[in-house]
Amino acid sequence: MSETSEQKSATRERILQCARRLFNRRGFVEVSIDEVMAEAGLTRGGFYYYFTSKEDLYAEAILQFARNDPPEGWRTVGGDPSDGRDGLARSIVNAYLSRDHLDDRDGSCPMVGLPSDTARATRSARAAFQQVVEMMVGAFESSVGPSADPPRERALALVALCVGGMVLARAVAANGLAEELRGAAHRQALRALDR
Amino acid sequence: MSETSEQKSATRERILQCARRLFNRRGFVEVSIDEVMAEAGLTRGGFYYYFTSKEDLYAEAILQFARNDPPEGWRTVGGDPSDGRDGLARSIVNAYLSRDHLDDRDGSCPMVGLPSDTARATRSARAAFQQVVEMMVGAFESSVGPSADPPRERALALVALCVGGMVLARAVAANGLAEELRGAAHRQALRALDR
DNA sequence: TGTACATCAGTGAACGCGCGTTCACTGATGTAC
DNA sequence: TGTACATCAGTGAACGCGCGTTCACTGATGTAC
Repeated sequence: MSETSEQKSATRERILQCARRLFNRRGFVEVSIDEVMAEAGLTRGGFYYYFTSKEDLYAEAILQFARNDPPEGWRTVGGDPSDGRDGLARSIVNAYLSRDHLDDRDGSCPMVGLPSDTARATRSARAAFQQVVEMMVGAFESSVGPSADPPRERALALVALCVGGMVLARAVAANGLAEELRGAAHRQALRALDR
Repeated sequence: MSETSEQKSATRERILQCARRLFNRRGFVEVSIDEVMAEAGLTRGGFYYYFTSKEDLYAEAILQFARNDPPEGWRTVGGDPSDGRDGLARSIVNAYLSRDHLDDRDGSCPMVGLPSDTARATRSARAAFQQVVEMMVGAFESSVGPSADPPRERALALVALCVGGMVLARAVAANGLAEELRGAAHRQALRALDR
């Protein structure tokens, strides 16, 4: 890659980073292309040099999360089973259902910040979202201990519990209930790993 | 209540009904007041006779769900324990995680259709959303069987699992994965009731 | 019973505003000979 | 090494459009006497 095309792709990544932050905080529709480009230190017109449409930007922003920012442990699928795999599942749960993740509106996982936006988005945005789901499912699937239920089914339900707990905690008015939801989902997810 | 004020509140309910359907399907921002009023057979200007702002409409629309349309069993809190309470929890899970509920974009529970919209909405919208959360939690809390964990904690985690499963299933691109998520959440929620 | 007035339940035009996208243009860098 | 041209990475004005909200107005109904 030449120096300039390196710089170009760095600019693209920067735009995606800004877009992700803004989408997470305010949702797809409420963020304008102007804002995203200004945040990245550019002007409106240049946007279409990098993306074909706002919807394209949205799908790419979710893909960027899967590519660059998946939480610790999501990638170690199929790793050495002897290195404490069950501990891996626990540490994923601990990080995902942490107070920090609940409060980090800008940087959080798109499954927590943008689920209903994505349900109404283009197919390619939903495909990007699906990659994120599959990553987290895969990480659990390969790290849950033995059980009567199939690992895949347990992994899917764990992801649903983690995401559901966080999404509800974000949407509720009272901080007390939000913490209750997060805490209950957290403890019950850990218990589910013990079974 | 006089005949006319009865009619007035019927009109209000009709507007809320239409608003709920449209918000569920397309989200808060993408639905215009024009559309809501037209759907209710009225014109734009009359809106402010019933509501003070679009945000007010949103909060009231969620409240209407709690008031008029809570699923079967959500209200029977503190009912007679002898009439099959555990069966009540199971039937709530069965209905909530049904294929019908997944497909019913217009009429579904706001927790499934509007969670990230609500996380970004006004405090009163989040308070309305919270009422819906508390209703479902209350229904589970009073109907789960005995267990080592506190009923409230189990109820909170069950709601997170139910909502999370549905929200993810709605956002994902592949129908196969959507059904897998719904099915896994469904079966694991039922298993959690057995413990 | 009749009449004058007030309120109710809207109507529809107009306001200011910001959006996604297009497009002609531009200075800096890269390439050919 | 120098020069002409092409491409790259944007810029910023302009387009058409739809939105939330306000407001002066209106016909139908209700109330007072």
